[in-house]
Amino acid sequence: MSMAPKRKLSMGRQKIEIRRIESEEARQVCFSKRRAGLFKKVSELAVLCGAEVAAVVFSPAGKAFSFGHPSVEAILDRFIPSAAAQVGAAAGLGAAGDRNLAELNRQYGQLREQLEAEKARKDRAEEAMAEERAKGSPAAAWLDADLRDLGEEELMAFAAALADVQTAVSARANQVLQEALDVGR
Amino acid sequence: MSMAPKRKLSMGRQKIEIRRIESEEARQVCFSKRRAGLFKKVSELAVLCGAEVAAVVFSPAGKAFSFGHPSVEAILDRFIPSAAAQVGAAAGLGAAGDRNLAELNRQYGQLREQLEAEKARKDRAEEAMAEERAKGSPAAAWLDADLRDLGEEELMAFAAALADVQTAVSARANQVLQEALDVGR
DNA sequence: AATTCTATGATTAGCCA
DNA sequence: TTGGCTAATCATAGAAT
Repeated sequence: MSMAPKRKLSMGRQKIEIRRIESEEARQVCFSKRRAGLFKKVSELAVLCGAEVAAVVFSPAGKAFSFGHPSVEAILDRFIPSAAAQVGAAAGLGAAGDRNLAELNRQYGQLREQLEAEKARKDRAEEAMAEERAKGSPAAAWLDADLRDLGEEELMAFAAALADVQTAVSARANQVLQEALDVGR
Repeated sequence: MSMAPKRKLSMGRQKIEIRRIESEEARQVCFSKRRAGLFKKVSELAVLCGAEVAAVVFSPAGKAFSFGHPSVEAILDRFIPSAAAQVGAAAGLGAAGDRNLAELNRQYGQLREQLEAEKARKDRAEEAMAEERAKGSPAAAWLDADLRDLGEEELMAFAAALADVQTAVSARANQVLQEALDVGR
Protein backbone atom coordinates (compact mmCIF):
# COMPACT_ATOMS: atom_id res chain seq x y z
CA MET A 1 0.00 0.00 0.00
CA SER A 2 1.52 3.33 -1.00
CA MET A 3 -1.09 5.16 0.98
CA ALA A 4 1.22 6.17 3.81
CA PRO A 5 0.65 9.94 4.12
CA LYS A 6 4.05 11.15 5.23
CA ARG A 7 2.67 14.61 5.89
CA LYS A 8 5.33 15.60 8.34
CA LEU A 9 8.71 15.67 6.69
CA SER A 10 9.92 17.82 9.54
CA MET A 11 9.11 17.97 13.20
CA GLY A 12 9.85 21.63 13.11
CA ARG A 13 11.71 23.34 15.89
CA GLN A 14 11.52 21.53 19.18
CA LYS A 15 11.80 23.19 22.53
CA ILE A 16 15.10 22.50 24.23
CA GLU A 17 16.49 23.20 27.63
CA ILE A 18 19.48 25.48 27.86
CA ARG A 19 22.09 23.01 28.93
CA ARG A 20 25.12 21.43 27.27
CA ILE A 21 24.13 19.43 24.20
CA GLU A 22 25.42 15.91 24.67
CA SER A 23 25.66 14.84 21.04
CA GLU A 24 29.03 15.93 19.69
CA GLU A 25 27.64 16.38 16.21
CA ALA A 26 24.49 18.23 17.22
CA ARG A 27 26.58 20.51 19.42
CA GLN A 28 28.83 21.41 16.50
CA VAL A 29 25.92 22.15 14.18
CA CYS A 30 24.24 24.22 16.85
CA PHE A 31 27.47 26.12 17.43
CA SER A 32 27.79 27.07 13.79
CA LYS A 33 24.19 28.18 13.48
CA ARG A 34 24.00 30.11 16.71
CA ARG A 35 27.37 31.73 16.20
CA ALA A 36 26.10 33.09 12.90
CA GLY A 37 22.86 34.15 14.56
CA LEU A 38 24.74 35.91 17.36
CA PHE A 39 26.92 37.85 14.94
CA LYS A 40 23.83 38.90 13.03
CA LYS A 41 22.30 40.19 16.25
CA VAL A 42 25.50 42.12 16.95
CA SER A 43 25.28 43.72 13.54
CA GLU A 44 21.61 44.59 13.90
CA LEU A 45 22.03 46.10 17.35
CA ALA A 46 24.91 48.23 16.12
CA VAL A 47 23.13 49.47 13.02
CA LEU A 48 19.67 49.96 14.47
CA CYS A 49 20.85 51.79 17.57
CA GLY A 50 24.08 53.40 16.39
CA ALA A 51 25.98 51.45 19.01
CA GLU A 52 29.39 49.83 18.93
CA VAL A 53 29.20 46.11 19.54
CA ALA A 54 31.69 43.28 19.53
CA ALA A 55 31.47 39.58 20.28
CA VAL A 56 34.28 37.11 20.85
CA VAL A 57 33.67 33.38 20.73
CA PHE A 58 35.89 30.42 21.44
CA SER A 59 34.59 27.12 20.15
CA PRO A 60 34.91 24.16 22.50
CA ALA A 61 37.78 23.10 20.25
CA GLY A 62 39.53 26.36 21.03
CA LYS A 63 39.07 28.09 17.72
CA ALA A 64 38.50 31.81 18.01
CA PHE A 65 35.79 33.74 16.18
CA SER A 66 34.98 37.38 16.51
CA PHE A 67 32.74 39.97 15.02
CA GLY A 68 32.20 43.62 15.70
CA HIS A 69 30.87 46.85 14.35
CA PRO A 70 32.68 49.03 13.47
CA SER A 71 35.46 46.53 14.33
CA VAL A 72 36.29 44.14 17.11
CA GLU A 73 39.59 45.78 17.89
CA ALA A 74 38.20 49.30 17.91
CA ILE A 75 35.67 48.22 20.52
CA LEU A 76 37.99 46.11 22.63
CA ASP A 77 40.60 48.82 22.54
CA ARG A 78 37.95 51.15 23.83
CA PHE A 79 36.80 48.69 26.45
CA ILE A 80 40.31 48.05 27.58
CA PRO A 81 42.07 51.20 26.36
CA SER A 82 45.47 50.14 27.52
CA ALA A 83 45.34 46.44 26.75
CA ALA A 84 46.82 46.57 23.27
CA ALA A 85 49.58 48.91 24.30
CA GLN A 86 50.42 46.78 27.32
CA VAL A 87 50.62 43.58 25.37
CA GLY A 88 52.60 45.25 22.65
CA ALA A 89 55.03 46.62 25.17
CA ALA A 90 55.31 43.26 26.92
CA ALA A 91 56.32 41.75 23.59
CA GLY A 92 59.01 44.36 23.34
CA LEU A 93 57.42 46.12 20.43
CA GLY A 94 56.96 49.75 19.66
CA ALA A 95 54.80 51.74 17.32
CA ALA A 96 55.87 49.60 14.38
CA GLY A 97 53.87 46.63 15.63
CA ASP A 98 50.85 48.78 16.26
CA ARG A 99 50.83 49.95 12.70
CA ASN A 100 50.96 46.39 11.42
CA LEU A 101 48.15 45.38 13.70
CA ALA A 102 46.11 48.34 12.60
CA GLU A 103 46.73 47.45 8.97
CA LEU A 104 45.62 43.86 9.45
CA ASN A 105 42.52 45.03 11.26
CA ARG A 106 41.78 47.49 8.52
CA GLN A 107 41.93 44.80 5.86
CA TYR A 108 39.82 42.51 7.98
CA GLY A 109 37.21 45.21 8.40
CA GLN A 110 37.25 46.02 4.73
CA LEU A 111 36.64 42.41 3.79
CA ARG A 112 33.67 42.28 6.09
CA GLU A 113 32.35 45.50 4.64
CA GLN A 114 32.71 44.19 1.11
CA LEU A 115 30.85 41.05 2.02
CA GLU A 116 28.05 42.99 3.62
CA ALA A 117 27.95 45.34 0.66
CA GLU A 118 27.64 42.39 -1.71
CA LYS A 119 24.74 40.98 0.22
CA ALA A 120 23.07 44.35 0.61
CA ARG A 121 23.43 44.95 -3.12
CA LYS A 122 21.85 41.61 -3.84
CA ASP A 123 18.95 42.49 -1.59
CA ARG A 124 18.49 45.85 -3.23
CA ALA A 125 18.55 44.21 -6.63
CA GLU A 126 15.76 41.88 -5.65
CA GLU A 127 13.89 44.78 -4.17
CA ALA A 128 14.31 46.86 -7.32
CA MET A 129 12.99 44.02 -9.39
CA ALA A 130 10.02 43.62 -7.10
CA GLU A 131 9.25 47.31 -7.44
CA GLU A 132 9.50 47.18 -11.20
CA ARG A 133 7.07 44.35 -11.19
CA ALA A 134 4.71 46.31 -9.02
CA LYS A 135 4.48 49.26 -11.37
CA GLY A 136 4.87 47.26 -14.53
CA SER A 137 2.11 47.55 -17.11
CA PRO A 138 -0.53 44.85 -16.89
CA ALA A 139 0.20 44.08 -20.53
CA ALA A 140 3.55 42.64 -19.48
CA ALA A 141 1.94 40.30 -17.01
CA TRP A 142 2.54 37.24 -19.13
CA LEU A 143 6.25 37.91 -19.23
CA ASP A 144 6.24 39.02 -15.64
CA ALA A 145 5.06 35.63 -14.49
CA ASP A 146 7.98 33.95 -16.20
CA LEU A 147 10.40 36.62 -15.03
CA ARG A 148 9.36 35.93 -11.50
CA ASP A 149 10.91 32.48 -11.63
CA LEU A 150 14.21 33.48 -13.13
CA GLY A 151 17.31 33.32 -11.00
CA GLU A 152 20.00 35.93 -11.21
CA GLU A 153 22.11 33.94 -13.61
CA GLU A 154 19.22 33.03 -15.83
CA LEU A 155 18.07 36.61 -15.80
CA MET A 156 21.42 37.82 -17.08
CA ALA A 157 21.18 35.41 -19.98
CA PHE A 158 17.58 36.35 -20.49
CA ALA A 159 18.32 40.05 -20.57
CA ALA A 160 21.09 39.52 -23.11
CA ALA A 161 18.86 37.38 -25.25
CA LEU A 162 16.02 39.84 -24.89
CA ALA A 163 18.31 42.59 -26.11
CA ASP A 164 18.73 40.67 -29.34
CA VAL A 165 15.03 40.03 -29.58
CA GLN A 166 14.31 43.66 -28.98
CA THR A 167 16.80 44.64 -31.66
CA ALA A 168 15.28 42.21 -34.06
CA VAL A 169 11.84 43.54 -33.29
CA SER A 170 12.97 47.12 -33.68
CA ALA A 171 14.65 46.29 -36.99
CA ARG A 172 11.55 44.55 -38.19
CA ALA A 173 9.37 47.44 -37.05
CA ASN A 174 11.63 49.82 -38.95
CA GLN A 175 11.54 47.65 -42.01
CA VAL A 176 7.78 47.49 -41.91
CA LEU A 177 7.59 51.22 -41.41
CA GLN A 178 9.88 51.76 -44.42
CA GLU A 179 7.69 49.59 -46.57
CA ALA A 180 4.66 51.46 -45.38
CA LEU A 181 6.26 54.75 -46.36
CA ASP A 182 7.25 53.34 -49.74
CA VAL A 183 3.72 52.30 -50.37
CA GLY A 184 2.59 55.79 -49.49
CA ARG A 185 4.69 57.44 -52.20
CA MET B 1 -20.62 53.56 26.46
CA SER B 2 -18.38 50.58 25.95
CA MET B 3 -19.51 50.15 22.37
CA ALA B 4 -16.15 50.52 20.71
CA PRO B 5 -14.90 46.97 20.14
CA LYS B 6 -11.23 47.90 20.06
CA ARG B 7 -10.29 44.55 18.59
CA LYS B 8 -6.75 45.57 17.85
CA LEU B 9 -5.11 46.77 21.00
CA SER B 10 -1.76 46.04 19.39
CA MET B 11 -0.41 46.06 15.87
CA GLY B 12 1.92 43.33 16.91
CA ARG B 13 5.46 43.21 15.68
CA GLN B 14 6.10 45.17 12.49
CA LYS B 15 8.79 44.38 9.99
CA ILE B 16 11.59 46.92 10.05
CA GLU B 17 14.63 47.52 7.92
CA ILE B 18 18.02 47.20 9.56
CA ARG B 19 19.04 50.82 9.46
CA ARG B 20 19.51 53.47 12.13
CA ILE B 21 16.26 54.13 13.98
CA GLU B 22 15.53 57.84 13.66
CA SER B 23 13.37 58.30 16.75
CA GLU B 24 15.63 58.96 19.70
CA GLU B 25 13.21 57.33 22.10
CA ALA B 26 12.47 54.29 19.98
CA ARG B 27 16.20 53.81 19.44
CA GLN B 28 16.82 53.82 23.17
CA VAL B 29 14.07 51.33 23.87
CA CYS B 30 15.27 49.09 21.07
CA PHE B 31 18.80 49.29 22.43
CA SER B 32 17.77 48.12 25.88
CA LYS B 33 15.67 45.26 24.63
CA ARG B 34 18.10 43.99 22.01
CA ARG B 35 21.07 44.34 24.34
CA ALA B 36 19.27 42.04 26.77
CA GLY B 37 18.40 39.70 23.93
CA LEU B 38 22.00 39.64 22.72
CA PHE B 39 23.34 38.80 26.16
CA LYS B 40 20.82 36.02 26.46
CA LYS B 41 22.04 34.61 23.14
CA VAL B 42 25.60 34.79 24.40
CA SER B 43 24.64 32.80 27.45
CA GLU B 44 22.73 30.20 25.46
CA LEU B 45 25.52 29.70 22.94
CA ALA B 46 28.04 29.24 25.73
CA VAL B 47 25.94 26.78 27.71
CA LEU B 48 24.51 24.76 24.83
CA CYS B 49 27.80 24.35 23.02
CA GLY B 50 30.33 24.51 25.84
CA ALA B 51 31.90 27.56 24.26
CA GLU B 52 33.36 30.70 25.79
CA VAL B 53 31.54 33.80 24.64
CA ALA B 54 31.76 37.47 25.46
CA ALA B 55 30.04 40.57 24.15
CA VAL B 56 30.95 44.19 24.67
CA VAL B 57 28.50 46.96 23.88
CA PHE B 58 28.83 50.73 23.86
CA SER B 59 25.56 52.61 23.81
CA PRO B 60 25.39 55.58 21.44
CA ALA B 61 25.77 57.69 24.56
CA GLY B 62 29.08 55.98 25.27
CA LYS B 63 28.06 53.84 28.21
CA ALA B 64 29.69 50.42 28.29
CA PHE B 65 27.91 47.12 28.86
CA SER B 66 29.44 43.68 28.77
CA PHE B 67 28.51 40.10 29.32
CA GLY B 68 30.42 36.87 29.07
CA HIS B 69 30.46 33.23 29.99
CA PRO B 70 32.37 32.15 31.96
CA SER B 71 33.38 35.81 32.29
CA VAL B 72 34.18 38.74 30.05
CA GLU B 73 37.67 39.07 31.48
CA ALA B 74 38.55 35.41 31.02
CA ILE B 75 37.57 35.57 27.36
CA LEU B 76 39.15 38.90 26.53
CA ASP B 77 42.35 37.86 28.26
CA ARG B 78 42.35 34.86 26.02
CA PHE B 79 41.49 36.80 22.90
CA ILE B 80 43.65 39.87 23.31
CA PRO B 81 46.88 37.86 23.42
CA SER B 82 45.88 36.48 20.03
CA ALA B 83 45.69 40.03 18.78
CA ALA B 84 49.11 40.62 20.25
CA ALA B 85 50.29 37.56 18.35
CA GLN B 86 49.54 39.43 15.18
CA VAL B 87 51.95 42.08 16.22
CA GLY B 88 54.47 39.48 17.28
CA ALA B 89 54.25 37.57 14.04
CA ALA B 90 54.38 40.72 11.98
CA ALA B 91 57.54 41.64 13.83
CA GLY B 92 59.04 38.23 13.19
CA LEU B 93 58.83 36.97 16.75
CA GLY B 94 58.32 33.40 15.66
CA ALA B 95 56.54 30.32 16.99
CA ALA B 96 55.15 31.91 20.12
CA GLY B 97 52.29 33.55 18.24
CA ASP B 98 51.80 30.96 15.51
CA ARG B 99 48.76 29.30 16.99
CA ASN B 100 46.92 32.54 17.61
CA LEU B 101 47.99 33.89 14.27
CA ALA B 102 46.55 30.75 12.72
CA GLU B 103 43.24 31.54 14.37
CA LEU B 104 43.20 34.98 12.91
CA ASN B 105 44.18 33.70 9.50
CA ARG B 106 41.40 31.19 9.67
CA GLN B 107 38.85 33.91 10.31
CA TYR B 108 40.40 35.97 7.58
CA GLY B 109 40.16 32.96 5.29
CA GLN B 110 36.54 32.36 6.17
CA LEU B 111 35.61 35.88 5.26
CA ARG B 112 37.50 35.61 1.99
CA GLU B 113 35.72 32.39 1.19
CA GLN B 114 32.36 33.96 1.68
CA LEU B 115 33.35 36.93 -0.38
CA GLU B 116 34.75 34.76 -3.12
CA ALA B 117 31.62 32.68 -3.16
CA GLU B 118 29.64 35.86 -3.77
CA LYS B 119 31.96 36.95 -6.53
CA ALA B 120 32.00 33.50 -8.09
CA ARG B 121 28.24 33.66 -8.31
CA LYS B 122 28.49 37.04 -9.92
CA ASP B 123 31.13 35.77 -12.34
CA ARG B 124 28.99 32.83 -13.38
CA ALA B 125 26.18 35.22 -14.12
CA GLU B 126 28.42 37.44 -16.20
CA GLU B 127 29.78 34.42 -18.00
CA ALA B 128 26.32 33.27 -18.89
CA MET B 129 25.64 36.73 -20.23
CA ALA B 130 28.85 36.72 -22.24
CA GLU B 131 27.86 33.44 -23.84
CA GLU B 132 24.51 34.81 -24.81
CA ARG B 133 26.26 37.75 -26.36
CA ALA B 134 28.61 35.49 -28.30
CA LYS B 135 25.80 33.70 -30.04
CA GLY B 136 23.65 36.79 -30.25
CA SER B 137 23.10 38.63 -33.49
CA PRO B 138 25.65 41.32 -34.35
CA ALA B 139 22.72 43.66 -34.77
CA ALA B 140 22.41 43.85 -30.99
CA ALA B 141 25.82 45.46 -30.63
CA TRP B 142 24.43 48.89 -29.89
CA LEU B 143 22.41 47.64 -26.97
CA ASP B 144 25.15 45.27 -25.97
CA ALA B 145 27.48 48.15 -25.31
CA ASP B 146 25.03 49.71 -22.91
CA LEU B 147 24.21 46.39 -21.34
CA ARG B 148 27.87 45.88 -20.66
CA ASP B 149 27.89 48.78 -18.25
CA LEU B 150 24.86 47.76 -16.24
CA GLY B 151 25.35 46.56 -12.70
CA GLU B 152 23.44 43.68 -11.29
CA GLU B 153 20.87 45.87 -9.62
CA GLU B 154 20.31 48.04 -12.65
CA LEU B 155 20.05 45.01 -14.84
CA MET B 156 17.30 43.52 -12.72
CA ALA B 157 15.31 46.72 -13.07
CA PHE B 158 16.26 46.97 -16.72
CA ALA B 159 15.06 43.49 -17.50
CA ALA B 160 11.76 44.12 -15.79
CA ALA B 161 11.36 47.43 -17.55
CA LEU B 162 12.43 45.91 -20.85
CA ALA B 163 9.60 43.44 -20.57
CA ASP B 164 7.24 46.38 -20.68
CA VAL B 165 9.16 48.09 -23.47
CA GLN B 166 9.15 44.94 -25.50
CA THR B 167 5.42 44.67 -25.11
CA ALA B 168 5.03 48.27 -26.15
CA VAL B 169 7.33 47.79 -29.12
CA SER B 170 5.49 44.70 -30.20
CA ALA B 171 2.21 46.52 -29.95
CA ARG B 172 3.61 49.44 -31.94
CA ALA B 173 5.07 47.12 -34.56
CA ASN B 174 1.71 45.46 -34.89
CA GLN B 175 0.02 48.82 -35.19
CA VAL B 176 2.44 49.96 -37.88
CA LEU B 177 1.98 46.72 -39.72
CA GLN B 178 -1.77 47.17 -39.60
CA GLU B 179 -1.50 50.64 -41.07
CA ALA B 180 0.80 49.37 -43.80
CA LEU B 181 -1.73 46.77 -44.73
CA ASP B 182 -4.47 49.37 -44.72
CA VAL B 183 -2.49 51.57 -47.11
CA GLY B 184 -1.90 48.62 -49.37
CA ARG B 185 -5.59 48.09 -49.92
C1' DA C 1 31.44 21.40 8.53
C1' DA C 2 28.26 24.16 6.14
C1' DT C 3 23.57 24.49 3.89
C1' DT C 4 18.77 23.61 3.02
C1' DC C 5 13.95 22.77 4.33
C1' DT C 6 9.93 22.72 7.30
C1' DA C 7 7.34 23.47 11.38
C1' DT C 8 7.47 25.79 15.50
C1' DG C 9 9.53 28.07 19.41
C1' DA C 10 11.63 32.60 20.51
C1' DT C 11 12.11 37.37 19.93
C1' DT C 12 10.52 41.80 19.55
C1' DA C 13 7.97 46.43 17.29
C1' DG C 14 4.60 49.37 18.62
C1' DC C 15 1.71 50.79 22.56
C1' DC C 16 0.75 51.60 27.28
C1' DA C 17 1.06 51.55 32.40
C1' DT D 1 14.00 53.39 32.07
C1' DT D 2 11.96 49.03 32.91
C1' DG D 3 8.29 45.85 32.17
C1' DG D 4 3.83 43.85 30.17
C1' DC D 5 0.93 42.94 26.17
C1' DT D 6 -0.18 41.13 21.43
C1' DA D 7 0.66 39.84 16.93
C1' DA D 8 4.05 39.19 13.61
C1' DT D 9 8.62 38.52 12.20
C1' DC D 10 12.67 35.95 13.05
C1' DA D 11 15.58 32.20 14.50
C1' DT D 12 16.51 27.56 14.62
C1' DA D 13 15.92 22.05 16.05
C1' DG D 14 15.78 18.17 13.58
C1' DA D 15 16.58 15.65 9.39
C1' DA D 16 18.79 15.17 5.12
C1' DT D 17 22.30 16.70 1.78
